[in-house]
Amino acid sequence: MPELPEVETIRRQLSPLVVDRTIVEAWLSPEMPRLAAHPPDACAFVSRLLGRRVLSVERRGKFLLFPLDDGQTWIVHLRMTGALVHRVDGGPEERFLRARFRLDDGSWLWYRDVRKLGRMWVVADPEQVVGKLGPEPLSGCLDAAALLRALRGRKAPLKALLLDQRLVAGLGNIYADEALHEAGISPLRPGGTLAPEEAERLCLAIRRVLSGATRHGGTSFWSYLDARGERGQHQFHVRVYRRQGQPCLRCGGTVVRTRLGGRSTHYCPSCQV
DNA sequence: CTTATTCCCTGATTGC
DNA sequence: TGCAATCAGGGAATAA
Repeated sequence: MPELPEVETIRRQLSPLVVDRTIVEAWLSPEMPRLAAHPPDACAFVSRLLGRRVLSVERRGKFLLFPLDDGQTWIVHLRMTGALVHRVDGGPEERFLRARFRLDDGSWLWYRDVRKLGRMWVVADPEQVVGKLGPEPLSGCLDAAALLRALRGRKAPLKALLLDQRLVAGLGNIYADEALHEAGISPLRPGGTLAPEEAERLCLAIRRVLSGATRHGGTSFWSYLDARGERGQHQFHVRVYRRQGQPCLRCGGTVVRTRLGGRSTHYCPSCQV
């Protein structure tokens, strides 16, 4: 579902389409009262957006940020099934449409979300939403020394820690498994047992996996669609995720699937130590 | 502080 | 064929 590569793909596609555009119409579905996280009232939320011009499209972890011309920032998190699709025409309302925004060139941003878990904010200071996120893996901010420091003394399984956005921003279930496989480290390892050399390998693996997936436009095993409404291609390039029972692509061992903190976890017990 | 668990959500899939 | 249980997982909230 949308993790860093998916959100980055959407950001790149939306940028030329919405920068310098003004939001002239906004509608939030009453079927999804929790979409507006702040301000929580849909009318107040809409009125903060109307008439505002979008200055740029940014990303922090899995959050999309739209700085506005009055100093506020519109922030979107797609969570599990959210999709933000740019359309030239309005078109008829459809079943899972949860919000719709019209721009001053007549085009639209459609927000679809089957499971209604996504959230949006309009805030004066984006730090109140994204302030606790860890380093950005693709901006050179993620370094092994800092990761090692953050992991010191931690007993939770490494996989669970990688999903904590305060440690590293942007990893979700798919890419946490992929990065640990790429690094040759077991997802079950207590975080604090990582050696400096392993932390270095893990940082490198995280960057490689996330940038590779971004080049493929993200992963569409299920519902993920990019800003053009199209599927990504990285599901054809994953190396462990959902490959349980199949041979490991590095050592030939058998990939195993287990359950870790309620999340499915895939790894190769013979080369991930 | 840390770690583990539950809940939010609903369509698709699986099991009997 | 039908219906119930399970699965998918990002992140907030809660419990211990």
